[in-house]
Amino acid sequence: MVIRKLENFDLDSIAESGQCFRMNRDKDGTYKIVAYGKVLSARDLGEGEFSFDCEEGEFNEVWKDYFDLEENYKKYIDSIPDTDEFLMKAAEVGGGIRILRQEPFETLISFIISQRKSIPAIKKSVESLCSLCGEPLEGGFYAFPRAEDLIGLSIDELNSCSLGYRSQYVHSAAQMVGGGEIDLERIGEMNDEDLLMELKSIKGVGTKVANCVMLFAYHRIGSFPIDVWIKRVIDEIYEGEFPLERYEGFAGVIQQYMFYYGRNFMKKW
DNA sequence: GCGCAGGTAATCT
DNA sequence: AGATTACCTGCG
Repeated sequence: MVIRKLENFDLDSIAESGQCFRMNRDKDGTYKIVAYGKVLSARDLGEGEFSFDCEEGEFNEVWKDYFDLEENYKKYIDSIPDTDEFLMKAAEVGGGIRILRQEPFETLISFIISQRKSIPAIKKSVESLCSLCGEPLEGGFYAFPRAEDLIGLSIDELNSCSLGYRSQYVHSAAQMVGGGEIDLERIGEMNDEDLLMELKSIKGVGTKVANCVMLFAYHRIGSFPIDVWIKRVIDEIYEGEFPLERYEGFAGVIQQYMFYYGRNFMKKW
């Protein structure tokens, strides 16, 4: 068991930030996170303390980076001008969000699946896919499938995970990655622009999904994915013009505050 | 019963 | 280039 006192860290907001689809809250408030072929229980102990149910070694090797704990997020929050009431509020409410470092393949497939789906529906599809061909883990969980695991699946099998027209996209992406046509590790060495192009060369990956993979897997925190919620915020709060240049190099962090606040606190709009 | 959901690709102007 | 439309499926 690992206990840490952490600033700008909040399990609830991370789980609701839309970055990941395999982080779920139990009735007793414990979060179960499945990633990197491991299951982690994490818990808010209050007073800024958190417990993580794993060995010190695993924590340092996997979860510290996963949750981006080395980074101090205060500097991002402090970059917001006092005059921007909306962002000041959004960062106050969502200040515990971290930009996760998720596995590229899982992130790619998950966000391909995400298009025109609600979050519960995305989670359901992802879980079906994992139990269909992912490696079994402790506690009845399954690892996210590797490309090799997905390659063999027929379109019908993919359809059984309620993927609909996205089955072709997932199938094709699995072939590209598993067949070596696209090397997710190698493209991680590229600059932002080239990485974006590589990702968009995958069927079913457009600008939004590519930016999500950039931000949530490759940790390119300058990426700024624009989905319906961000668009809504920009239209309704910023009259269509958001000053992106002000946050050059870390706009993705700001995007998360905007998304989280827009989606969870402006629902009635 | 039906519109819509964290979009993309194809097909128009 | 920019606008429009079909697309699977489940949920509200």
